Amino acid sequence: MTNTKPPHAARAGRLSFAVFALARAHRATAAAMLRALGLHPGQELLLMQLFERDGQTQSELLDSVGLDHSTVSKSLRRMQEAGLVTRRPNEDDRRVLNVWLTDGGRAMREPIEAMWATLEEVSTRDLDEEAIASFIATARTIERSVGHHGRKEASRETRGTT
Amino acid sequence: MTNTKPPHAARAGRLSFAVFALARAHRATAAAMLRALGLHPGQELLLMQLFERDGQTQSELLDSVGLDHSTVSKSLRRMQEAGLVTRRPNEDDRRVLNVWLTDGGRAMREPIEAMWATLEEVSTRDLDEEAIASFIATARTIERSVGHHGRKEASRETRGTT
DNA sequence: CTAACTTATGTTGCCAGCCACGTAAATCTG
DNA sequence: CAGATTTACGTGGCTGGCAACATAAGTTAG
Repeated sequence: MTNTKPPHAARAGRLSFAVFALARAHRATAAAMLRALGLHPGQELLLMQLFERDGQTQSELLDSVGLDHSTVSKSLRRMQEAGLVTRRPNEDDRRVLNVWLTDGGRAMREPIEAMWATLEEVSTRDLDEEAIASFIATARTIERSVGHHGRKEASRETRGTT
Repeated sequence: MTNTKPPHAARAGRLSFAVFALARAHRATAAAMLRALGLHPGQELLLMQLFERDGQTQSELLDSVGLDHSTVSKSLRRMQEAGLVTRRPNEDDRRVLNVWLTDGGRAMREPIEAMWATLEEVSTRDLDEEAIASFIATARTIERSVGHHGRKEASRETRGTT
């Protein structure tokens, strides 16, 4: 039941604490669902990016997913070993690796989408449409506020401009 | 913000995707702030619990924090090696370990509280009080919905349609 | 009092994630 | 064209985190 109670120091950080607690609970549920599919958390995001557009480079993938390149690199290696994807060096630019889905990877599309649907249904079980929209909007605002906080990067977003 | 764009499969899971993205951004910012204090993510939560009440057992701590016991065990060992806490077996029940703050651990109180204040200020920079309260309330609702979903503990209600 | 749980912790193994360092290849400069 | 810089990845090292196995110490059942 995870009796997570905010400590005194967190009372001045109610929102941050709520974000932590929510993230942990949500992540745990997603992880449990993914395990039933034989996937590890994060892998489904990479696969979904490839469902969207197959053959992306690792750089494009990590830009979409927002993770460190080393994380993506290692994760893709394991996914390759698991027979979900293959990686082939690009012919024009021999630094880049294009990532392609295998049949096994493509076969995960339905299960993953079903899993997301279930996760969303569970998450929004006690919310109405207005609460959902409001929550998402606020979440994006926080994400932006926090992201613009003087960080080393601000690198990859310069090309997005939302 | 990182250029994270929701893939097709996530459009049916807008809220879940928003939770992921927010968690990642928020966590990254917190991690950067903690690094400046020489702490690793999660350690500050354990310390705050001890600020609240020193000498708690590991079981009490992991119940408060909601993590796996092995995670807490390893984390506390590292914190002990870092001179933040000490652990002594309880005399009444020799299975349990009571965790006590060292002077070094107590000295982290001010920096940690200042860090939380800064994190909260950055996070809520573009929100008014009403938006904050609404967001936190919804976050707790989602957490509860997701937590009650068939997990190992509690919840024998099994999926009712889900 | 012995045997069968239950509880509190430790340990190992595996994956996610980040940082720091290293390397090959493409591009920019003088 | 040669050297500096940037880009795209890989690897090693460390921590957080969970699952699974192991163990010692209380607690309960017969």
